[in-house]
Amino acid sequence: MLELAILGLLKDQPLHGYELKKRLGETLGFLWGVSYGSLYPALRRLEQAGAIEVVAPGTPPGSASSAVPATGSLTGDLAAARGRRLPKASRRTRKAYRITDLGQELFAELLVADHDGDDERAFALKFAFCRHLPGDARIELLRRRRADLVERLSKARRSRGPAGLDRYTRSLVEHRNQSTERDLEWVDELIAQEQRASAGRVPRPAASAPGGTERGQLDAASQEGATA
Amino acid sequence: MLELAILGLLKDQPLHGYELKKRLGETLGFLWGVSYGSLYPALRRLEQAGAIEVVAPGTPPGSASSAVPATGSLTGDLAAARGRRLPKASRRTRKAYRITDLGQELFAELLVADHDGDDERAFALKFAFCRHLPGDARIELLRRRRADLVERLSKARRSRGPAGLDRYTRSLVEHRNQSTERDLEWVDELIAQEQRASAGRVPRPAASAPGGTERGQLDAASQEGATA
DNA sequence: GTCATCATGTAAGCCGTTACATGATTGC
DNA sequence: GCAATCATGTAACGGCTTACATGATGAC
Repeated sequence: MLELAILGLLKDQPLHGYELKKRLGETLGFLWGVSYGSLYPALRRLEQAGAIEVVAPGTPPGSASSAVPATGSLTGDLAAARGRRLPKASRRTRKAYRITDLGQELFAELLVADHDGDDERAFALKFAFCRHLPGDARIELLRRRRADLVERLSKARRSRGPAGLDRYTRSLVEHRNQSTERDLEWVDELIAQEQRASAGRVPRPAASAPGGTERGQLDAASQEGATA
Repeated sequence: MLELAILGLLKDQPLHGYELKKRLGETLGFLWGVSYGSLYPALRRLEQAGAIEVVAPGTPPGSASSAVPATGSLTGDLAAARGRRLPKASRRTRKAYRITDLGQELFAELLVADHDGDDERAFALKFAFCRHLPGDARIELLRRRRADLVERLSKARRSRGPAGLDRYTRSLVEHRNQSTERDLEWVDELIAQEQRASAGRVPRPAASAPGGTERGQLDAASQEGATA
């Protein structure tokens, strides 16, 4: 998931680690606080995988993809990247990373991957980047989220009535269920928007009613996309 | 945090690991799914720390009414058989744990501890057990939660206006802020309730003085009210 | 006697953290 | 030259998960 966030930010512009951390804390901060101890290793992994590459400090913006070979040898890469400018032969200068074509692919994969664990954050993160997704994938993402919410609600409803819980726990459960219902309404609204947008683009008359929220009943949607 | 959950459940009645896991998944399931790989080590730690102890299969000293509840429906038979027969004293027989006095203390500490990380879950868990807390500590817990929520809101408000974010992220942020506001309302309502309750009560200390009953008492009751 | 379920545990590993160590740049 | 900040990294550790291994019990 950290990978996804990094790639998503690098998609807009090259950044070095320090800056990346700041943005993760600011722009995406409501989702996430990352520490260097996980950020830098992640960058390293991504670089080694060829998903990102170091952009040399002096490189003119026009210079095309993948000049840096990324051998994995830190000093070697660095020396190459530093090229001509270099203040002093050290590895403590900033290294800006740029996403590669391969990284773009990886990003796209991660964005639609199943990511079962940790619903909440995973969804939020994907949704925050879903402008990079084609319309139907966006709807699919939302529908999966919807299914999760419906599932959660019905499980909560099923599992036990107000009896058997003290009033604090009961209040907690109720509040949580209300929250989930609101999330559901929100998601339904988003789905409706996406469908309108997609209907506007494609002159095919959509079969589904644009009404969206049926309010109250969780009848699990008329349209089930592929579960996988 | 797992410790807290375990102690909280054991406070009501002795349970063995397997059953404990089921309850963590059911009663507290909306907060938490634990796996054996973390549950058993945790039990071990707690035992070693003296916070819990094994209820001997054949000898419940001090009566300790109704020990292990059935997983199936055959507790009586099982218990009898176990008492009579004791197959091998193997380590694969079920071991029920009971909370000790020291465990009670630990529980109380954990319940008010700061637990900075992971707001959401920590609060929910504490709140779910807060019937064990004296009224003022309950209010204090709620107030801390309130402060966190207010802080989160103001940070969100401060950090950046709708500009600079694409519409998906913007929608996410807005939705999240609304959620937080609702949480805040809920907490405020709870605080008000607690204050009314505390005002209604005579400022007499709670009845659970440690003097009389030694270890082994389950503080029972615990389930108030019924259908809301 | 064997199968499903109950029950306890261990091992490996992932994903992230904190704390630490170090170097480079900038402003005064 | 010196401090504050920028910037990169490593080491140790923590908590939790999955997958695995094992044993006990009751039903049929």
